[in-house]
Amino acid sequence: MAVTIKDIAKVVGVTPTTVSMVVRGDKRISIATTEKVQKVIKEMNYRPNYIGRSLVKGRTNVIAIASGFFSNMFTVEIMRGMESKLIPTNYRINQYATRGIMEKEDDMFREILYGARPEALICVSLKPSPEIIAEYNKEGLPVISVEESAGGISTVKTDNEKGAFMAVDYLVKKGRNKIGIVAGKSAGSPGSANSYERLKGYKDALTMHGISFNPERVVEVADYTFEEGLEGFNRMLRRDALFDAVFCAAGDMTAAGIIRRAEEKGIKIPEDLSVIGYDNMVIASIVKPALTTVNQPIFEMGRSSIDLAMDLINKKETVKTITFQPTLVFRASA
Amino acid sequence: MAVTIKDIAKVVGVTPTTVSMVVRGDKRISIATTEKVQKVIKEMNYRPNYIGRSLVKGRTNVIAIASGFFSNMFTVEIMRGMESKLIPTNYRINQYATRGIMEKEDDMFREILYGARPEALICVSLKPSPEIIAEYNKEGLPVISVEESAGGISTVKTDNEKGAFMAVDYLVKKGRNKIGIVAGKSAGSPGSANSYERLKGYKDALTMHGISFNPERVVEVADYTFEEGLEGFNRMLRRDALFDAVFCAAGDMTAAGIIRRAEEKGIKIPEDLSVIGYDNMVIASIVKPALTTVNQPIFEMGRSSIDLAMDLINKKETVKTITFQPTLVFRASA
DNA sequence: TTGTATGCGTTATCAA
DNA sequence: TTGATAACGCATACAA
Repeated sequence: MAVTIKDIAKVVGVTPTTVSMVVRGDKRISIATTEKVQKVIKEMNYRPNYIGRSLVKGRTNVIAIASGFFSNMFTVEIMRGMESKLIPTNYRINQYATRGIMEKEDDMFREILYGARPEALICVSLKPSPEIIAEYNKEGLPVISVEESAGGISTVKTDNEKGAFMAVDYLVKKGRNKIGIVAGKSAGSPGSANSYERLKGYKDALTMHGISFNPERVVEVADYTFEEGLEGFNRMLRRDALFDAVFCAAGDMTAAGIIRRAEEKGIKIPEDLSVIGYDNMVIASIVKPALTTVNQPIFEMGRSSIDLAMDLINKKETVKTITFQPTLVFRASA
Repeated sequence: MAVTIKDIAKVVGVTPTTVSMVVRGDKRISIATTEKVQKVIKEMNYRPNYIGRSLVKGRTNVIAIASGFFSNMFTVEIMRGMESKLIPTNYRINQYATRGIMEKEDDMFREILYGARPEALICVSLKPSPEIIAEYNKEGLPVISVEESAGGISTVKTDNEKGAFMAVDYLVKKGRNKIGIVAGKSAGSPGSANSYERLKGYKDALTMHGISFNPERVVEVADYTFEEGLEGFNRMLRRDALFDAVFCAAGDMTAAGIIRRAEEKGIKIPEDLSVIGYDNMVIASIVKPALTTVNQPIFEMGRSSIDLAMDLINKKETVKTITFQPTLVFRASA
């Protein structure tokens, strides 16, 4: 078994209390005993057991991160941002993947809340139910949503409406007027705030330019993958409407799929078809032609969400929304 | 505060012990009380606190995963495999990123061992020091290394020598004899088993075909990124040696960088230069020309490492090495 | 079938 | 400056 505070106490000839105080750097213990205790701690390679500590303190020093998957590039980048902010703190992160299984989501959130007892919950591209939010509030645990919004919780996001608007506005100014959109599932309803907002920005830009919205030009997609881009473009070809541009609100990976399939069909980009992606990931500069895309400061969003979580934990903030600004990155595809 | 077994006990009018037994499904409790207790548990939304449970059981139901970064595609894919295996268990994963800071690595492993107390440690592309291995052994905690090997611990890997050999052998058979290699840092020494083994496979293939090894044809790279591919190719151009092929043992992303820079320099692939990558990631089929590459069953390796961890935890296995077989995936770049 | 007593490793309060 | 005691939430050996 591992060395405990008791073992140290026995060896030094003091009580566990004294050792505990030394461990925590309490100044009331004399320098002499402090040194003796520290020596034995080093010799016996003692480290405090977080479990015991958490139990009595009622704090776990853990922030829970929930997401559908932790394997997509967006989430990975968010995580990187989070981790970079975590270094100087003594907080750690626990990941929970819902894997898109909505039915079990509430259950998972309860397991986290009552079982794991983190000090805050950050949801990435995920929207906790009102019941869950109520329960977290009741327990005094702050909830933050990244790239989604729900009533009563804090949010870190980039202005999706604006990002979409900028992209479509740019396309129109380039002379395009048969602009399609590849949007996340259920973009039609406000179920997914994210997708809904981008679709709204798309519509607004069309409206502003006097172009009527045509549902035939909307293609929905679930997982933001390359394959969905290939397949999504096929679906567009089968539609009655024509296209001279695609705004792929479902990320650069899917946009890459669109470019690939278009090219296979002999369609020239950007001559015959303009394509704009979303997120400005590495892939955007790798594809040929390089992808014009809407940049989100994803890494910064991750960092910011940890800052906000810490402030909420320390009651320095109450429910708050942080909105980042998107920018358009001009490359060759539009 | 959250509901505890005491609260339930008080409401039902039994002792905490009885509630505890009901929670764990102990058959000794009468059906009548069991039902009464379960009813209140549901009403009050009680869930067992893992902290309390862990403390008394001495088990945390946590497997610790350590890696330099969790943001590269290889690790992400490993994690996906792990998660897929974790679902039916009641085990969870905790991530620990060293961020390549070697000096603090041992310290981190000790924090994990004594502080967090997982039931097993899985290192991804990371090699714990002999001291750490000794300490984990002493505490009876199994250690598994994925894609690396070290004395006295279990390993899950794909045969790197063979993978490299296959790639280079294929290039030679295609008529290439000025074959460069882009290898992970310190491939020259057995410090990183992974890189060393691939370099060895490369050399062996050359030797077998009577081609002498030329150190001028080795380019080292640290982070397996696209940018390193761009820059690595520049370095190759400055070398005295000529190249008619590149085996990029540093992954497909770096290979994509090589292809891009070569193309920018007007070099035709595969006519002027054959390129083979490693890992068979999504990017390999996205780049143009599509990348011929060495496939590793990364997802499977992740799954396998969890299986092995569970077996080691349950003492169904002792130190063991699982080796997967690489395959060559033929596309357009070689 | 249920309850009592004890302990897991640590911290906190109070007393000495 | 140090120690005794109780507590955190739960599980378990043993007693009733």
